[in-house]
Amino acid sequence: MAPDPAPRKPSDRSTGAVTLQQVATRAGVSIATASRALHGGHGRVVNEELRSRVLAAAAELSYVSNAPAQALARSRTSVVGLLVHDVADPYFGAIATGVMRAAAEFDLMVMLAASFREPQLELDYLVRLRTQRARAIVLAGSGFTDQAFTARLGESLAGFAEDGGRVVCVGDHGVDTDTVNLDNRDGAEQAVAHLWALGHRRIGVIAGPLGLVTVRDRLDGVRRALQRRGAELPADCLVEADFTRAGGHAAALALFARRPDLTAVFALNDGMAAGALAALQEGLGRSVPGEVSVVGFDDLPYSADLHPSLTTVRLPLRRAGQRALELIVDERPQRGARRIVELEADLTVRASTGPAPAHSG
Amino acid sequence: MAPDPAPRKPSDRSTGAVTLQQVATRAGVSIATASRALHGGHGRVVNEELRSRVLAAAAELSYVSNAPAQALARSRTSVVGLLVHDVADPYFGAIATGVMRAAAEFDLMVMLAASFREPQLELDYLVRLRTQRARAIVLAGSGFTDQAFTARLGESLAGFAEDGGRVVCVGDHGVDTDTVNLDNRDGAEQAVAHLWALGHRRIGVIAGPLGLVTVRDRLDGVRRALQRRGAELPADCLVEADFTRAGGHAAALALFARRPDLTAVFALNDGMAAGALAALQEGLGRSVPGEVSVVGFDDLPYSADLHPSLTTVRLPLRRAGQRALELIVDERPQRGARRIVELEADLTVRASTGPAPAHSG
DNA sequence: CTGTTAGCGCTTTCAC
DNA sequence: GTGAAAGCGCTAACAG
Repeated sequence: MAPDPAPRKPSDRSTGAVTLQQVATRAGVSIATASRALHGGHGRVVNEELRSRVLAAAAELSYVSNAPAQALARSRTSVVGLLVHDVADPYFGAIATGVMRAAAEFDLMVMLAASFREPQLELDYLVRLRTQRARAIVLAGSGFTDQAFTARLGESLAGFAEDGGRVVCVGDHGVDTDTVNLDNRDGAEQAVAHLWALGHRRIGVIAGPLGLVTVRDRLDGVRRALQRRGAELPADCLVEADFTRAGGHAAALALFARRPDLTAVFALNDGMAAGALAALQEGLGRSVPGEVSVVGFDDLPYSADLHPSLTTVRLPLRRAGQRALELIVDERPQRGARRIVELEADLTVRASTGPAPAHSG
Repeated sequence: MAPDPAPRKPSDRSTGAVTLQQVATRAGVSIATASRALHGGHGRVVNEELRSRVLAAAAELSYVSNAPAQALARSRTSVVGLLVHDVADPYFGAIATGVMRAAAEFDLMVMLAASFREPQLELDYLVRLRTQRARAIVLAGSGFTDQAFTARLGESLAGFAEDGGRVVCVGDHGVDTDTVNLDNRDGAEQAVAHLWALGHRRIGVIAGPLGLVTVRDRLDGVRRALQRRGAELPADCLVEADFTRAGGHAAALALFARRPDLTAVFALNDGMAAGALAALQEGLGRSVPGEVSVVGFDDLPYSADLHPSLTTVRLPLRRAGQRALELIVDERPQRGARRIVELEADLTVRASTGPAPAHSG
């Protein structure tokens, strides 16, 4: 008899991984039936007998389906991209947790992209995510206020959407997509209102990079709260700094060098607040909250452990991540325009704020 | 003339995204040439003229390559999986940062999997990552000491490796793969040595879940350090707790209820140390380090801001993540057995430790 | 150096 | 219900 050419070598350029065809053969059915049995094709029902034979064969062979192949055939993946500034930042950690939880629930895989606060890198990752044919992208972290950047971001996102991808922003990114909004403005207002109620009239603000939408919004909240009370924010009471502990430390020093008479400091995130706390107490020898009150923003996990424990504005970050994913999965076609979920900020009062010193009138 | 059937509709079940074929047509070359021009195929060089025509066409059409299709054709993806316990945990945040940095450098995408400390979920994610045909997996976070689990983990990993995937562990997972080792044992020894040198003889230990390899190793270090000094760890000086702030808080209370005479506490991670600090100072009214010294483990970003600032053992987590990815990329075939990179722990002395109280002799 | 073509593994019409 | 077959978009032999 004629020798079989290459009897059962699956193919030359393959991984050697078990293939659906192998499962089908073993179960004695066609590959189509195997596919339907395993992934419940489109309303198609498979005879129970065949179905279990396929399942058995798959188990015996330890079949693991090939997502890239499925993606190609279906022209749709089960991957969503999560774009953050910095993975180590607890702010994103919280959002990511929410996203991961929901993703697991919906059987989605999450591809992580970290821009390290580089706008260009953010754009780069967007095309990479597009290359991966991510089904959706969650844009977390703050947007940049830069016009040119926002325009390019919008274009990139539009292209992504054209290919059928969904986009959800967590926080305002200046782009016209579904969004889970965190009320930064209101949170900041609450913080200032709290200080004001305690009698503070000379309040210093340590802002993060003014190029971030988040910072802009929080600052807006501060100004609005002040205006409502017939006050304003003097230029020398505002200092811009890195959104980090070190930034907050340096900023507090700079602030009090100019305005030693301040009775309160509002740092626009907890990291900076931690730095300010250290600068104030160790560097400047001011007691907190005796001489100076300090408020932060975000309520990170460790903020209650700072010394003194930090009064801060809590943002429902985990929930934001979760809702973002729900917006993705909820396939409601774009009847009507963008969907916006509003999430509230909440002031958490702890030990770092107290009445303004008596002589501060 | 005969009417063209479906003149330029790309196809019925496609995304509508621009295709390499379209680019090729527009550039007036074959699809093969387009592919080579764009992705520099295998040493093959393309005539400069054609090459630039292809590039131009791709740009004009805003061509974005299709990773799933490439993956199928090459039977290899550019995705690596990162498996952690908890994304929000700064411990993993640090590792993830290292991984992301290196991934960007090597043009790899990272797929994130969070087990939320559920062994079963960890196993599940492993097959999902396999389904995605991840080129490699970084197993971060602690392994479990559970034998049965470790065995199943090993099998799953073996299957993954059989299909050509690489596996790198960060920390000991009890499996036989390339590993970036963090010297938990030695770090714990350093911590105990430090306390001992300060005169502490009655040291309490707050351990995390004993089912974690990391905890086991750190505890080993404690015992070894003690033995070397002719001492041991009495059963009532050890308490197991959740690897969290709350866990540490409760554990400290329990510990001092049994052994009010302790002069030092070693919490096996910083989160628990933070809880212990609060329990000791606020709950029990003990001064730190005046009456009791406290040491933590991991040196998380905020540990210096605790009150008092925490003496702790620093682990080069970011570097660990980075090295893990380097092991993946470094294609050195498995000549020789598993590769192991050792990373050292370093004691960072801050304000939470001091001499043992005089009457404690 | 360039073009042709046979797959990669799977889904999904379309007949039966 | 089930199977045959036509792709999904791209890469990699293999010829020229």
